[in-house]
Amino acid sequence: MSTNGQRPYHHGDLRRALIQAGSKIIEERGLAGLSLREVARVAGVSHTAPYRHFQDKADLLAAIAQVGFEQLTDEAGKAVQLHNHDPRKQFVAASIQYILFGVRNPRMAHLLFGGIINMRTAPRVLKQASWAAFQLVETIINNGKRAGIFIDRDTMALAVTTWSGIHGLAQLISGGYLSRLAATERQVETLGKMVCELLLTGILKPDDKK
Amino acid sequence: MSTNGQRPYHHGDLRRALIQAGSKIIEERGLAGLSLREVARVAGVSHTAPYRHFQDKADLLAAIAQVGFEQLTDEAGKAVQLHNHDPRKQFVAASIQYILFGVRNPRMAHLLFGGIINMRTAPRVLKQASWAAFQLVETIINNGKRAGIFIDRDTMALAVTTWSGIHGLAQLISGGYLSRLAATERQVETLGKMVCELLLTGILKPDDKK
DNA sequence: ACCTGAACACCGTTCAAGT
DNA sequence: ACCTGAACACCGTTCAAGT
Repeated sequence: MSTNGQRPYHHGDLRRALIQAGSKIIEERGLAGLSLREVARVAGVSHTAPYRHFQDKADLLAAIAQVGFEQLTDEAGKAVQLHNHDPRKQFVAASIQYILFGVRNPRMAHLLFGGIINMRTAPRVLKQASWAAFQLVETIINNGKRAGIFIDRDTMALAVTTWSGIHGLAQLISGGYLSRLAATERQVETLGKMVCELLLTGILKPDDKK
Repeated sequence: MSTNGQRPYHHGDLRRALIQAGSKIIEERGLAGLSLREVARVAGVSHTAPYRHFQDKADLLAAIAQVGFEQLTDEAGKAVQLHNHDPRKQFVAASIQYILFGVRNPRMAHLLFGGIINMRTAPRVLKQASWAAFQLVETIINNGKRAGIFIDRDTMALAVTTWSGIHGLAQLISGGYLSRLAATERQVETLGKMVCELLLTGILKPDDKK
């Protein structure tokens, strides 16, 4: 009798339920609408129950962000695997996925990169999740260097430059700073591809590249 | 007697005082530490006084952000004027100033670009202030095209690409995502110049640029 | 171990009232 | 016009208490 119906201590995995509830609230109502009490309400527990699983609100946000980083890296990573033979296509495809993630999940992108979380003092697992995105870029760059396509410079240098370009574009679009240029998802893709191409070739005329 | 000492209705310019108090709180304690009540406290008025000058908290934040955008554009603009003859130097100098602004004012950068403000529904003056930064990039690009240095592509395309690269780098550094690579201001400058150079020349080998 | 309810010091916002 | 004080419905967090 006590084993069917509702389980005694909730779902048995309140931690996951709280992270899920938090993600849902962020997506629907934005970060401003996310309170610890509301998360507890959605999960169906008292407003102090989350403290069993998270130190404080920042800790819950970090856990939500970790899932977000994993999703971002996962989606971009799949694009890389689709073009296993062509580093150039890997770069473009992964970049488009990165940008589309920001467009489709603007509030999550806001949480991941908007300064809400202090990365310098973040939990180890969260730092690792954010590094994974960077490592993906490094992988692509190394593929391209091995294939003799990219210039012979420090991998870190090329990775930082390309990541900055793609990341910046994603943030500007999802933040609404380029709403004139990229309103639809098709326009976003076109703009993304263009930026990718220019990152690859540069903006200087060949003559002026000494 | 009533004309000296404290003036009857505060400084006579409470609006400016509130913006100033808000900026100070953000710089010292971060956005999380900024409440409308605390701003009023710092300005020395009751907690409802701000509502005479701002519709709500978001409206005050927008006003603070406007000042921030103006400062950012101003600092980058000065760098442009210092190199009035060389678009390439203009680009690098303005970019470094943009990046340093983010490093020196991380909380303000967080407010300007972190998604706290919805740019799509922001007050007209705020949109204009953010556009001014973009227009600065366009100016530099046009200078370079007129000088025959940059490739013959749509100004908007080149401006979006370069702005994305610089903006992305600034955000990644000030957000602490590159703390390994750019800890000191000198390292930030070195990294910034490197990214600028690669944005100009691209990362593909000359042979592969078809 | 896991959860609850009362309590505390805060918020943003509204509204009637004062000069 | 410009500002105040009380009031309302919320927060995050703590703590003693319950199973």
